[in-house]
Amino acid sequence: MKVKTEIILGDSCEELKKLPGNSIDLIITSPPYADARKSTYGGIHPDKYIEWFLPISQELLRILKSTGTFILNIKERIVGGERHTYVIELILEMRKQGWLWTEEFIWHKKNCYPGKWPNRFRDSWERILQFNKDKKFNMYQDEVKVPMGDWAKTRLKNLSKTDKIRDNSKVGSGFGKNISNWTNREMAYPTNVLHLATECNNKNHSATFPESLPEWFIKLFTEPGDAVLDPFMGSGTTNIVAKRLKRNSIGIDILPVYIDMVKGKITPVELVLFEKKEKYGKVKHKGCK
Amino acid sequence: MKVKTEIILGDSCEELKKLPGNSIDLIITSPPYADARKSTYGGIHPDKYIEWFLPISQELLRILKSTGTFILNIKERIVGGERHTYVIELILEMRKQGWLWTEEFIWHKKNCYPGKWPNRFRDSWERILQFNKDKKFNMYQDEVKVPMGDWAKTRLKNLSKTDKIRDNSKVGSGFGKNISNWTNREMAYPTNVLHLATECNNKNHSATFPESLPEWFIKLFTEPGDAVLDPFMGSGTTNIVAKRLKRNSIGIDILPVYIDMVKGKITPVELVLFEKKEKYGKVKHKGCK
DNA sequence: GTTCCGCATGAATCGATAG
DNA sequence: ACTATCGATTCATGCGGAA
Repeated sequence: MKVKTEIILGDSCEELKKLPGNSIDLIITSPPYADARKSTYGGIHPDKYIEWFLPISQELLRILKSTGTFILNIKERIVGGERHTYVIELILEMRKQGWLWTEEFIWHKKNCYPGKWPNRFRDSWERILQFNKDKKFNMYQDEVKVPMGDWAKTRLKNLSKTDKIRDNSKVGSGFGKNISNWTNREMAYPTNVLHLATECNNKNHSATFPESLPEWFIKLFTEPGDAVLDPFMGSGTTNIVAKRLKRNSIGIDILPVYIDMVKGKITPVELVLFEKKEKYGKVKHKGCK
Repeated sequence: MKVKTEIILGDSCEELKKLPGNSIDLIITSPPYADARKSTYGGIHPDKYIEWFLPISQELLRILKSTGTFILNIKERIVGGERHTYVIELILEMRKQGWLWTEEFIWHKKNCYPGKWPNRFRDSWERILQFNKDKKFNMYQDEVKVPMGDWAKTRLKNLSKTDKIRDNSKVGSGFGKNISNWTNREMAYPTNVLHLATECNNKNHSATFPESLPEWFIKLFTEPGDAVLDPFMGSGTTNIVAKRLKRNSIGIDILPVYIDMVKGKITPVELVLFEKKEKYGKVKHKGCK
């Protein structure tokens, strides 16, 4: 199967308008968080976040197939000692646009950021919001079945690793091994809580989520040959995984340095240097007309 | 220390008005879920939930000390294939009342209900919302420290040596910093994700949460002798734990059968019989005037 | 070839200080 | 009074080099 991966440089707000309607099976993204990643994305003020995001979600609604799914990874910041309300307000506003708020998954980050404060503990979870256009959407639950027991704690990561091995062996020597180990065990459906560590260091890229995260949702909501979109591509984790899993994909990012990296023109190490230099630091988010 | 446990029969909406202002250190409750627990609570329609709850939260705001905390265990139902929005709307409305939405903990229910649906997985988490009256509130973090992760077992011994050395060399210019931080390195502060199994043992009543849940928050937000309130007592888990931990407590419930049980007049087994018979089934929630 | 150890670092937050 | 910057605090993970 021939798979197409399209990488687009530009502001999602503008670029999405050029994409045809009802053409995407899965949108999965982790947009710049409010006021976060200042050095690479400029940051959007929490109070302006909804107003910034709604034009984009409007376009996403148009582009998504009626059987498709929109997965949004997001978490609200602390502002003035409180959790800010822009995320939950965003849910309400997106429903007014016509989105169905089907589910909220929890991503439990096992290795969360350290720190100690007098009034709160470390934050070790993020929201993964599932939106749909229609009550009827594609879902391939059997593709993410896991061995019984503590499924996600260690299994999910192992699963993805074995899948990689299996892929490699197909391409390479052709030894299909370890499969019997898995099929013999009793398999169960997972829950709506995902336990994944963040791939923090030495990977030399600023991926917002580990590969296993988009992998899980791509398997769950698409089939090979389907179309996956990440409107805030970053270092391209979603697209890399989509390609490996034989899904077509589109990635959009406003920063040329990410485009270069995903296209292989620069290495992850060089990317880090760019980021450290803040060469592309102050991107202005103008908002769509 | 003499501890007082007060059990009140009545509608929280009315009974809360009789309690003095600024008198409670911790409110922790799991209110009747929308449309759930029909047999014992009548159920509140999701669309009416906010309107039903706001008069109560208004009274809770009055009763709570400025240093106190309100812990609300809640999860939205699925209505029409979607997560209903009454919980997130409730957060917004409570903030208008003057509550601060300090934090959202996740209760990960390890052994959640079984089941399978074509469009969603099992729900294995609930929201635990933390509200406060003031940015400054009492929090006793050391009371809920937990053992460090498994990685520490294999690494901590030698690691602690070098860490101490490194710490000393850093501080070498200054004077003796608190080495005590590093001496008991076996315990760490928890995060905002709680992993608790729902209690299946013995529990022949419709307890909404396991004892470990109120225990954790009572330890975290109160000291012995403080006052704890559960305005939807049910079988009295909060009050039982409070008593064991030497906290004064008040429990309110509208169903006589719960009062009887908590006061020891009937056994949990008899309670189940009552519940099954739906003898007190159709409680009307009139709302406060 | 394993196992073990040292180390850097991550979508963070608070409180104090400075302009 | 309000915003901007900075230091202090802290823990799980994976990599690379060593035993």
